[in-house]
Amino acid sequence: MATLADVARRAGVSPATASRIISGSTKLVTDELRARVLRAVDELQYVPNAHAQLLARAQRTAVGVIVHDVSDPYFAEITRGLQQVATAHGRLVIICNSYRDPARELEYVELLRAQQVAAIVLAGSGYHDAAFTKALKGKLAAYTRTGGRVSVIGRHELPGDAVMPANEEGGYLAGAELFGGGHRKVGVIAGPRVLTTTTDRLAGLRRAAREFGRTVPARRIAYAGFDRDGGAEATAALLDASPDLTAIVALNDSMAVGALSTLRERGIAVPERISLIGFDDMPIARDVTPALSTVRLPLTEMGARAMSLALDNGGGASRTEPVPAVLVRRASSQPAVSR
Amino acid sequence: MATLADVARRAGVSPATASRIISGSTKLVTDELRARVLRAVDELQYVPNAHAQLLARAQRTAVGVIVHDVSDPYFAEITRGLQQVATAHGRLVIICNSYRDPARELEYVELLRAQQVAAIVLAGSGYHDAAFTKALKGKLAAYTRTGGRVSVIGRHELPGDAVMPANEEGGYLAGAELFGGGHRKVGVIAGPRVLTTTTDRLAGLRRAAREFGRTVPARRIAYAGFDRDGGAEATAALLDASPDLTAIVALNDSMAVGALSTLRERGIAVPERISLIGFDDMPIARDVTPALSTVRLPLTEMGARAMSLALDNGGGASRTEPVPAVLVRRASSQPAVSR
DNA sequence: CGGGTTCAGGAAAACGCTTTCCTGAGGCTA
DNA sequence: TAGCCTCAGGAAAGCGTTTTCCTGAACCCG
Repeated sequence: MATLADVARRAGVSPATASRIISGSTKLVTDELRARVLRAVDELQYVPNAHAQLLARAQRTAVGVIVHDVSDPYFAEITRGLQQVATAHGRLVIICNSYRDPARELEYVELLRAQQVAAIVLAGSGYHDAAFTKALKGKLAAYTRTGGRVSVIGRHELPGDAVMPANEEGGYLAGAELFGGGHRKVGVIAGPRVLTTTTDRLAGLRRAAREFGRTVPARRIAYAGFDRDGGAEATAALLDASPDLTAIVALNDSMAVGALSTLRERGIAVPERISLIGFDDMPIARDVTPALSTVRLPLTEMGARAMSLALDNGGGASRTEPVPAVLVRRASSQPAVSR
Repeated sequence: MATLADVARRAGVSPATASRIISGSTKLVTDELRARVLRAVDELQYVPNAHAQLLARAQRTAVGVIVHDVSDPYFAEITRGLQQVATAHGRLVIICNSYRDPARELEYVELLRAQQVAAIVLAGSGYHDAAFTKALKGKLAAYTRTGGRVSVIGRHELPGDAVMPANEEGGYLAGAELFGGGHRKVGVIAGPRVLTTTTDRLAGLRRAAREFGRTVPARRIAYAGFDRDGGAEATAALLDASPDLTAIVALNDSMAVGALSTLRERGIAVPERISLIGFDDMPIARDVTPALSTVRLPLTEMGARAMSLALDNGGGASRTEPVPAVLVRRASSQPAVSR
């Protein structure tokens, strides 16, 4: 690997001069020398060692992102937003997949800190796990104390800047749509209960139920993995336990897609026999049949805003940006038919 | 930010000893000192500076991945495979999105080289662009010359290890299914023609046509973006130009999903009036209605194999691992009805 | 009890770069 | 022409680790 010293030697200048030319310092250098150095760079195919640079100029440039799983469309959309603003600011982003494992999440914070990232954005849901939350808080605090910036998406328990999707309100919207449309027996297919996203959305749903004089009994809630297969599985369980359901709320669109497949398999017409409402409005939602009614969250924008928060240090005050949820009516839901 | 020296001072030992304890060298150290150092680490919340470590031990550990766009399910699946084996080997992976911009791809190779990555995996399609290919080859060569490893997915033009999806063969399979099923007027919605993936798949399709005494005239090929919206748009164009089509091949599933939406919009029954076959078999394929017939490529496995190739240096010989394509018949295609 | 082994621990060089500080040449003013 | 400035370029000190090499103490054996 060619080093700066090699380039300097070849160009017949000092490393100092070579460095100045290559990384564009403000210091003036003759065109003559500049040309010689540039030629040497080209001939040696020299690329500066980023780690050495980082060490020398104590200036952090990369940013870290911790998500549950980039290949999940929900995070893919958020990540796109994150990337957009990061590259617009000339920042490299390091993406870490925790695969919903709190321990791994902790490890990644450490790793990103070691990488000297300028900021860490936590894009995954929080966990109901006091010990973990405390550990995470500790690590994050140690990081911010040394000038690191932190922003989170939808985790109320952490200090620092936050983008807060209206999960509770979104759950309420879905519930109001269904209960308000005359549905009485509404099932829920939910992600893991340790996730705050799950419980927040569920809470909104319950509020809606209350408002319409209904309830969401535990037997009509099926918990499973927050993905397509989890949705399929949970729907099957729900249907077996309560065959008289007239509507189902899926706590995210991936699960809703799984639900759709189970319903289709069992020959249950959607929305005629059962209405279905999802959550997130990921791109697939409009392409399944029937097109999925869902609670829309502007995922890409959420990512973009989280990164913006992370990049410009807002002067110390910890900011929270609420992100509204809106109900999108498509073909998979309808008011209850009176029977 | 606490440094090793801080830890050493606090523990009352030399930096050398602290280093040995913290990064687990083979050298023996008394339990007494070990305890003191570990305590200091804990109290100071010390995390070693990864860049300094990298500089000191000339050992590369991270690997770089360049894809078109992680949020595209095709790449999301591949990336998942890449990640799996990378983390299994204890490697950090740096993901770079080129957004199908060759210039950016070149930049990223440079950046990854600067990051001293142990290997670079190019997961995106190649481009028909001699100047670019030459520049890329040059940069990659400079990288391998210094011990870097390179592996690519489906780019025949580059040296080094490669995972080769059977794009041509896949195109052939789709074509054979349709032409062999009696379809005569088959349209194609294709990605950008500068992508080798597009031309390879198209070539296979043409071979199938030839074999069945048919052709794929230029007017029945619509080029557009390699995503859902591109598919919708291309389908509209195709339908306008050749209303008598009985089948459409989409050169990837995203485009197929877009095609489905245009067809639905126009009230054209699939597969009764028009058969549709996609390519890739991404997860959505089975969840759209009608479920998408497609040419399956084992995306996750392709990613895993590309990373395996990149990580174990195969002793110099450049290896190529072919990946077969298989046709998956679902509800969106059927033989031509004789009219 | 002397000389040779072990072995725990430290001093210091090295990794590849940036940047401060210094030098010496040239140009300017008086 | 002396004295001062300006300015291009180089020397060298870091940046935070790891690791080689060295030191000196403790131990063993004959």
